Amino acid sequence: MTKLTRDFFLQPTLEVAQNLLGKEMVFGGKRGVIYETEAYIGQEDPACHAAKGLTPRTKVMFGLGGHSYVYLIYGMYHCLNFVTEVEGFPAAVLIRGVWLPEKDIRLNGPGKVCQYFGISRMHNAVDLVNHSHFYVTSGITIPFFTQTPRIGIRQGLDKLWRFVGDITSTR
DNA sequence: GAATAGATCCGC
DNA sequence: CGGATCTATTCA
Repeated sequence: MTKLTRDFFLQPTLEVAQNLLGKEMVFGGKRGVIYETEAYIGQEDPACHAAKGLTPRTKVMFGLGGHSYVYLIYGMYHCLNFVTEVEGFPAAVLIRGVWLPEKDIRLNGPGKVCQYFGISRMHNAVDLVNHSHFYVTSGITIPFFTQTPRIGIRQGLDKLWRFVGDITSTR
């Protein structure tokens, strides 16, 4: 298991979103295999939080790839993203699904992922490349995945920027 | 200041 | 299908 470096997160966001399938995220003592992601890319993407420019909340998205972006949604759930691309270009990948192989539990949904790991807004803007308890490793290979529109949004539904890895193809 | 929509989840 | 629950952002 080798820790992912800066280069990984500086790839084009759609590639990062796909390449994150099968990667293992580590937070504190917990770990799990990422199998579902969504890409949010730049100010031309109406579903991207940064579409309307730089605000206190979207500041992280404009920063250097490899940092965490955590926000509260609907007053009760947190969503974890990994910022991508170079400084100045706002983009991130939402972690929608994590698989816990030992118990074959699927955390299906961004709120459940953060709830399990105990991730909240205090973990926003963490540099995953230079952190000893919050990072991503090489993980496993997921041979197949499907692409669909992103979930829960009302704009940008024409883009197939949700990636779902086929966990069953790995066992 | 007030209004509103929101990258969710659960239960009926 | 609606309720929970809060806040970032927009509008006045």
